[in-house]
Amino acid sequence: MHRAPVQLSRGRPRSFDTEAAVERAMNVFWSLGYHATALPDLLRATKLSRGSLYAAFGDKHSLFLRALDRYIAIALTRMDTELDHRREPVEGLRAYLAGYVDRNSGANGRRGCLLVATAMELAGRDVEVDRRIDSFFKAMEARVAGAFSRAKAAGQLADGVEPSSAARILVCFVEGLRVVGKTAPTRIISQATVDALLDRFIR
Amino acid sequence: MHRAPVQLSRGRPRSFDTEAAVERAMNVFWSLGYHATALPDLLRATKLSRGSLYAAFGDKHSLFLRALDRYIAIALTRMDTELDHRREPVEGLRAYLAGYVDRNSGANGRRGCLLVATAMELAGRDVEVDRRIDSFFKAMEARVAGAFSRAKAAGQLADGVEPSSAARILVCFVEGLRVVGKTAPTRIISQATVDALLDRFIR
DNA sequence: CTATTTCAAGACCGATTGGTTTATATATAC
DNA sequence: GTATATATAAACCAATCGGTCTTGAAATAG
Repeated sequence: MHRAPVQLSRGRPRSFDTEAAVERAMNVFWSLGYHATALPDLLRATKLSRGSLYAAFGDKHSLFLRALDRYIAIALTRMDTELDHRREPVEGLRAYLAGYVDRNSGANGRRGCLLVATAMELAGRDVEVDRRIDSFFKAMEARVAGAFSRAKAAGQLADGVEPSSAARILVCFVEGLRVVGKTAPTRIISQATVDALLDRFIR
Repeated sequence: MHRAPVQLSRGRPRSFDTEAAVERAMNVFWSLGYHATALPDLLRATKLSRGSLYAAFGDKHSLFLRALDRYIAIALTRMDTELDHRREPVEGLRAYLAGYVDRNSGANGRRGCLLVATAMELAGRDVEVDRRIDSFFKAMEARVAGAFSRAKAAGQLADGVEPSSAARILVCFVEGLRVVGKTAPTRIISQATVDALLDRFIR
């Protein structure tokens, strides 16, 4: 139930889409990293003037946090559909891993992952970033663990596989994929590696 | 067979240890990352004057490459002892992983890994860095694959485990550990996760 | 001694950094 | 129309960036 945006104040209405600007900024931070992104990069990408950008977002750091939040929201939403409860859990895990293979190939791979890059660049020196990174990894792990639990309940896991530790393994593995994929993004090998890992867990 | 350093030219001899300076610079880049490291940081750490530093290393980028090379050399040397051919291969793999658990705990964990950070920050935009990262991951993978091969020959691997793909899995996993460890560095969990992964491979 | 080389300290450079302010045009409500 | 609010473009800011250069002291060889 969306309404046309109502004018509440008197003056000239905002003429740009804030969320679209956040998304464009996200792409810049994603490609360049936080420190290497300069204001002119953001102005070019968002097509905003300096004044508008600062009025809308405060400063570079705040805009970065909004971009990071958006990146996280997208990632979690994607995982929620991949690892949906109503789906076959092993199918879900395969879809989840297939997504990483895809994001790790060619140009996608070289672009890397904003979360991993941010963790390495800013974690430990920026509390706001720390909170987000930490909660994201926890959320990811919880979802994967859920899928493993359902797989175990369905008798689809190999003997001795514990859902929670399997989930931790998978989370580390996929984040490591993102690192290694920065320089060696070959789809076939990524896919084979992912398959080999999953084969160790499922019956 | 080391000799006392001979004076070949006439003037005042070099009064600082170049390699020690590289190591100090390495520690700065390691803690802060490339972009976030400013010249004053390097001068403070190396206790060199601006002039001396530029005379000895050329520029920031060249010094960074030397620091990265040193980091890589240390890592490879460590791996060569951990995964030594004369050692029990599974023992070697355990030692190798134990090293990552250690480096991933507490302050070590929060400091992260210069290689991973560099891969995320610079790979794809710096050919010299690309070459080094790529060859390091290949070298690491080869050593781990060697250990897995020897383990397989000794009948110590679980059925269906292929040394080369197991090595790729392990490499991704440990690099992912470094990422996740930036914000959640708890030794017990890391160790348990590492054990759980290795258990999937050995008989 | 002189000649030579390296050192630290710091002035200096232009470029760029993130961020603010100003001037002006424009779009709305009343 | 007026008042209000937002837009852009650009001037402007102090601070910092990586890097060079100068100065003068110190340490060596001959």
